[in-house]
Amino acid sequence: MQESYEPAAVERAAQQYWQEHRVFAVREDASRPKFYCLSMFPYPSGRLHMGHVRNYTIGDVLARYMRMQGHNVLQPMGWDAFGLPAENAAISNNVPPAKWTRQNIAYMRGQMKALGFAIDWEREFATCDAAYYHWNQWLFLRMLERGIAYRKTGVVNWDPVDQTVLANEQVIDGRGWRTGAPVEKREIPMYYLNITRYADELLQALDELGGWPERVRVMQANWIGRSEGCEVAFPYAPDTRAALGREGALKVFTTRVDTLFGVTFMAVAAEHPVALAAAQANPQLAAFVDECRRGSVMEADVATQEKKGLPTGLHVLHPFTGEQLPVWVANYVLMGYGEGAVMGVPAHDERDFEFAGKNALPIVMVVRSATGAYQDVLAPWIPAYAEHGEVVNSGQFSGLSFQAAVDAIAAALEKKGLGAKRVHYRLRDWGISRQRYWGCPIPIIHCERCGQVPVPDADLPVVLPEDLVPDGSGNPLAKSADFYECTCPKCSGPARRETDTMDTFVDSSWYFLRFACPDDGERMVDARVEYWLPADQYIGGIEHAILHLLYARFWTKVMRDFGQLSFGEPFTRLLTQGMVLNHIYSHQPAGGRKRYFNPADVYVRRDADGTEVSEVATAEGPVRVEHEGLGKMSKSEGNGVDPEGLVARFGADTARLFMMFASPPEQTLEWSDEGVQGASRFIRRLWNAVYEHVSAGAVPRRDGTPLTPEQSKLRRAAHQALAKATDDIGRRHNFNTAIAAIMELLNAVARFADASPQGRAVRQEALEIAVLVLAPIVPHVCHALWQGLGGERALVDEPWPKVDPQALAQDTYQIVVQVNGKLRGHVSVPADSDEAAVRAAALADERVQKFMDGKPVRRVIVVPGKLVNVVI
RNA sequence: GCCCCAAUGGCGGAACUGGUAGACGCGCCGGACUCAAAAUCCGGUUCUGGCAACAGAGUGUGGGUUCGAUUCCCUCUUGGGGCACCA
Repeated sequence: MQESYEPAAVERAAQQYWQEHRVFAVREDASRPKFYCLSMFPYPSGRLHMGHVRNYTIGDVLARYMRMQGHNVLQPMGWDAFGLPAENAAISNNVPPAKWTRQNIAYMRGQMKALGFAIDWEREFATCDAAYYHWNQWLFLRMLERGIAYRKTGVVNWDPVDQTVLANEQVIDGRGWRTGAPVEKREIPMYYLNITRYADELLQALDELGGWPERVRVMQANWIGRSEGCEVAFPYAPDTRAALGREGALKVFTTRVDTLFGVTFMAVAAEHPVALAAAQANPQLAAFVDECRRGSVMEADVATQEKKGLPTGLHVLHPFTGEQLPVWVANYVLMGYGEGAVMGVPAHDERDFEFAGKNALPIVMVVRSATGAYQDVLAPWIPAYAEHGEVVNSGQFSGLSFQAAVDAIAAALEKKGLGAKRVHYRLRDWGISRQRYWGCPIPIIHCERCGQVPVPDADLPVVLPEDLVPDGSGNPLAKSADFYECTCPKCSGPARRETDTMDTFVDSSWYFLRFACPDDGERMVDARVEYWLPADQYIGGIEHAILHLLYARFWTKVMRDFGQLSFGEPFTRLLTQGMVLNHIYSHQPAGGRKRYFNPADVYVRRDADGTEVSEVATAEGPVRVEHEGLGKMSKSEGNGVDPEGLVARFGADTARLFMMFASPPEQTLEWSDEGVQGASRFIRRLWNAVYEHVSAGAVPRRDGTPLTPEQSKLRRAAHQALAKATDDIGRRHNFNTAIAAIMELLNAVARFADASPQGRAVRQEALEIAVLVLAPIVPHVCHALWQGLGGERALVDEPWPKVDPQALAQDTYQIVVQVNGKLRGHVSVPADSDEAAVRAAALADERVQKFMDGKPVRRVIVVPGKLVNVVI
């Protein structure tokens, strides 16, 4: 063994050993329990950042730990390779997205290999491989056959200058990021997946996901947003009938049908047919509808904009009283949500209250709640107005409780044919069409004679040409005749291929299945999937808590219902990694495009008047930058930290140890490399301890003679550390405290000076435990240290060590003594003391006596094995 | 705006099930080694008062439950994530 620790050499040797022996290549094996350890695959943005290092190290620690626990472990890796950044790179560098993406993959693969992850690289693939996305297309066609996939119009952000659809990310303050032009909403035909058909199951099955964090299940449940309520139809009044030229009714969904008699107005979305009809005869309204069309489609924008409305002048009829209710157009009503119309009950809904106040609409109280006193005049809004209570002023329904009123009104509506109870979900169907080039083509051909025609299975995959370069003005596929010109599979006439591609969430909705059978050219999935899946552990960022995880669950259920899988939930246990945050700095020249700068390049200068100014040096001189706060490390905000520098200076083990020691995995982590020296120092200290120990000659085995007190103490420390670390890694996934336990153990070894044969045997045992426990976290250095300690096998083949209960045994323990809840001392009691003995020992303590100050004891609380609290 | 999460020394964090607040590490201070520095090793390090023993205060804010609250409940503040076309 080398005297001094040289990370580069140690890491090269260990990685070489793993590769030569194909240590991490796995196959199905019925003789061992399997463990599928899956980390979210990365988008190949160019470089790894510390968020990746954290994610994949967590996965690697668990994978290596489970391997030591005797499992057949699969840890695969691939690339979420389609997406917008490749197009942006293409625009700025004039490189085809395919080339840029594949270069990034090659680079990042190298970075990952340098970090020494126990990955079966033989299963690697990228979602931009035709052999993979072939099956996106194939399953899409199956969905189309069964009505899970369908076509309808949807609203998108439209940049009128570039004549292109913008992603939400490309809309900044309501304007296109490149052109600065105000964004408009535009309706276009798109393909949708009917995820709402699965809403109830996606919600119900959350209860079975006991291995998922509670917060993720809560977020998903809220997202699905099941609500029980009532559909109500308000028949058109004569003026509306005349304007629309037909009979009909305005339909709304409400969870508060008990307040139906408090309706004083109706509000519809700007795109609603009633609004459009009214606008034809009313220029002011037409202008307002037009104004609503501006701005982005993002919910956050819509929800925070000022609530505005205008009357249509048209009316509908109250289903019971027949009263004429005015119909307003409101910018807070969304066409894509529910029926695109809501009933306005200002007395019992805060938003309606605000709207009525602003527009001088009447307010009618119809509920007397327990805490909100019934008053005729409502001054400012109080939350009690929205509470349930006795229904009043509601004709035949007056006097009923909330539930009775809901039941009675719903029954009466149903009798009239003007409504019924209904379950409504907040969840909307999944629009998968993207008017973009770098994605999986949607396998559809549009024929003037035959309409929408699926590409025959035999012609799959529809291959995406890889040589196009987008220029920011729309989808290059739509300009490439080579791509879109085709013949109709039905009539053989000339036809046009669909040029929209699929949402990249489609790619990531089933990649984890394909890792089980990446080489199957005939089928999407095969029997190997049933061996490996569901994944036993999934690890990824909390930012995916809703969309990705919900889509993956949905996709799995669809495949199950198509008979391809036997299970309906893809991930048994989920660990949501907290994000690694870093400061975000940007600069936006007047009228220009915003640029982001890496915090490492930002320095702070003091202005003439002493205020701090953040600046970045550029070729054009210093540029003043704005601090936008903290955010997750990402390419788009330029705040990623590449681990490469760290690995070059300290080695991969130090980088891994530092990340794992910094905080528990689920916690958000603000980036700082302070402390990285400490991680490096610890590894070196461990190396030196092992070197010193083994260079003193052969180590005898522990003989049968009793240990000295010091020897027992070190043995106890070793097995205590082992017990703690095993629990921390295996159950709690708190690697920081496992590392701390081993640090304490190493401190104990350093203090242990016994050079007798028995002492050396005890030290050997302690060092072996330290090396084995650290092996999943810092595998390279442990690989070398294990050899140094005389390991007969390679470390990767060693089992996890076992705690010796005898080593832990103690004959006395310490009890904390409090007086009135304040710590006043400790007493040592024999391990077999009963409660009375502990109590007596505590009361006899002189410090306790002092603080009791002769006062009578009112109560004594004894917590066995821990504490005595004397209350006076 | 809505949903979810977080806040503990100078810093990262520990305290797992309501029971010793600050484990472990960083940084800093002092010492040893050295011509000197780095590295390494040893000791100290929540704040206030005190030479000390010790006492008091203290886990974002304000309140509550409890013998006892970093932990449970309510309120507010700040930061972060998500909001359906960033991934």
